[in-house]
Amino acid sequence: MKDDKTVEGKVAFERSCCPITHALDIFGDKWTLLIVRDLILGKSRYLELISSAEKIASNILADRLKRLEAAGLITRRAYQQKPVRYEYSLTEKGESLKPVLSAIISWSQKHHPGTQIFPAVEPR
Amino acid sequence: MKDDKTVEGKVAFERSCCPITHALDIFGDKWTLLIVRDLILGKSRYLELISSAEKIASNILADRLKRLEAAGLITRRAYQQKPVRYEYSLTEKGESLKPVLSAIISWSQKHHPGTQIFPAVEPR
DNA sequence: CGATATTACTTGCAATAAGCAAGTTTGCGA
DNA sequence: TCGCAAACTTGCTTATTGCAAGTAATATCG
Repeated sequence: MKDDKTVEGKVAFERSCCPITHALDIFGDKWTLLIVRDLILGKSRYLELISSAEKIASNILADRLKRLEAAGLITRRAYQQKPVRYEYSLTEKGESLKPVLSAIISWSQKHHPGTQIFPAVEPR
Repeated sequence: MKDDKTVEGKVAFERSCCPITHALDIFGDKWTLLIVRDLILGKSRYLELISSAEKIASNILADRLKRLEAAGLITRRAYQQKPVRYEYSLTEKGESLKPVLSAIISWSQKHHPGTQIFPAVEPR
C-alpha cells in the first residue's frame, strides 16, 4: 500500500490539491465504485461482492477493500468467530458517495440506452 | 483502440449493462475526468491540457483524447492550417458530465479539507 | 474418523497499461 | 539557415491487472 503521508503526519496531495484529482486518487479506477455500488445495494460479504456481474478478480477485490478501508470509506468487522468471517459496510464518508453514483447513473442512462440499474439485494 | 461493437452494429456492454459500469468503462481511470475538467475550465489545446498541475504524460494525454473522441465526449478540429493545429471541445455528452464533476467536488470538499477548485482559464 | 465444503483471502506469473525521456513533423520568423 | 513552437509518436522501464491455483480455519456428511 502506498504511503501518502508526510513526516509531520499530514496528508500530502499525491498529484494536486484539486478536489477531483484527490477523489480520483481514491476511486479513479474501474472497480472501486462498483464495490461501493454493491455495498449500497446491500451486499456486505466477500462472496457477495465477488459474485457480481462484472467478475472482479479476487486479488483485486481484496486490494480494493483494503484501500477503501484505508481511505475511510468502509469498515470491516467480524460477524462471527470460529471460523472468523468478516463483513464490510460503508462509513458516512462512503455513504456520501451516493450523489456521485446518482449523477453517473443519470448521465449513463441519458447517453447509453440499454443500461439498467441493478436491484438491491434482499436484506439478510 | 478497443472495438466494442457487435457485428450487427449494436454496442455490446463490455462488463455488464450496469450504467455505472458502462460509465467507468469510459472514464474509470485517473486521468480522463481531469481532461474533462480542464475542457470545462476553458482549456482547449494540447499544450494547455498537458501543462496542468497533475503532469500527465504526453502519450497518455494523446491516448485519452482519442478515447474521449471515440466515446463521443469531445470533438477535435483544426483551428488553423499551415501548420495545422488542433483544438478540442466538449460535445453535449461531454458537457453533461458537469453534474458528475460537481458531485465529486462536493464530496471531496466535504471530506478532504484543503482541496481547492481550480480557476477557469481566461477566454482566448 | 476421514473426506468434502465453505468463506475469505494469498500467491505466482503472464498480460496490459502507465510513466519517462527523447524524437518527429510541419511550418514560421530572424 | 538556425532555432522555435505545437501536437503528437516511439522506445523502454516499471507498475498494475487478470487469471488460475493454493491456503487456513472450521463445519458437515457418510
